[in-house]
Amino acid sequence: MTEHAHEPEHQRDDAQAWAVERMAVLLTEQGIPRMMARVFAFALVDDADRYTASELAEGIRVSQAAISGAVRPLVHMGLLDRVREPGARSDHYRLYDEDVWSAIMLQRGPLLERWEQATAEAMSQLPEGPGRRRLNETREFMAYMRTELPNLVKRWQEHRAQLHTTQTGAEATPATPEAEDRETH
Amino acid sequence: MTEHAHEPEHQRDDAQAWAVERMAVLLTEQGIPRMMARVFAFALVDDADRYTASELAEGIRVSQAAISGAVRPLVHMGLLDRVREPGARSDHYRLYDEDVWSAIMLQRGPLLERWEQATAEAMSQLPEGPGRRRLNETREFMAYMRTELPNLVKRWQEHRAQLHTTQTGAEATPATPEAEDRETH
DNA sequence: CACTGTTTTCATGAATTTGTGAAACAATAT
DNA sequence: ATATTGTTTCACAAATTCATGAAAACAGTG
Repeated sequence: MTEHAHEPEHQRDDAQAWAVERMAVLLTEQGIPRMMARVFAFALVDDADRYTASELAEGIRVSQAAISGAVRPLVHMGLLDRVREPGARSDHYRLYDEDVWSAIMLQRGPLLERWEQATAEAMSQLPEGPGRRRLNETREFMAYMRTELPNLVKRWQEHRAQLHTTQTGAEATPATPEAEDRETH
Repeated sequence: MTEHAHEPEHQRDDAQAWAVERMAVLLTEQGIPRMMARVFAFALVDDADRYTASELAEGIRVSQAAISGAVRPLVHMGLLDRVREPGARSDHYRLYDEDVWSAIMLQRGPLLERWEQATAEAMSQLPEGPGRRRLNETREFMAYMRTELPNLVKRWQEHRAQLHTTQTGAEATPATPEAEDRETH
């Protein structure tokens, strides 16, 4: 049935599954539905850089239907990218780029806009008073965050680049030749 | 408090309920359970600055039991403050201070720490490879955000103070603090 | 135009989550 | 003490969400 390339690495699969579950828990605690969390966590933790729906299903050991349901909102939220290769009948999903978290952060812009809109609308219906004032402050906060988000991301990317250079500066540490290419599609 | 003196502003209560619901929707979309979202939204929108459990129940028109269940995690998350006055048998809940959103932001620190921990642990169990590298990046991102959070909040507070002074400072017109608001933009 | 491998939709059953009324539980004031 | 006021816990009913298998819908290939 499911052909495991090599079973000797059972240990590794366990560790991986555990890691995936751990990440998924954090995500669900932040309100992301379980299945979406698992898919994202798996894509984060697993070594491949893209996955077909069935690879995801196999990797997490759930039905393909569940994958289908989870992948759509993930793509919509911008946490997964769907790439379709010409001449292939399978869609491929991949985490956004190398820098996943920048993508995720930037994705929050529209959400903040919705806050701005909603608070503004609500304010327009409410009389003066502390409540309305708090709403206004909320609106201001969301607006501020929206303008600051790109800067924050930029700073993160700079920081990230710095970490990278210091890490790879003393390169010659591939360490584990296990880094076999799985992207030989 | 400023609740039903009689039933004069029925209109207003409707508008308020609508505003509360609107805010609550945004919160639930971010993963906060419905009841918690309503309580928080109500505390944000309503004019009072503190509420007993029963006032919350009345305001949202829901059983006190539901309030009790919703308030606990809110307090735990640091979104509500529970203040007990001596010589009163009722707990009072209030939004954190004037600057709600600073409090909320700062509250995210521990969560980021958990991410750092979880990713580190997961990494320690995984072999070298792209997946592990992505986990590491996640860890770095969370760490960065944790260190940057206070700065971000500080900048927001400065920005906020500026908004405040421009609004109330020169013009000596605190009567209508947000007269600048034109919704037809 | 059938054939094949894949993804999506749909109805179903299961599990989880919600909100409620009623009772138990403080803490105070009389 | 005991009555009073207010909060929390408990068991349960209702509503919602989940994940699955089976089958339909797609897209590419010979």
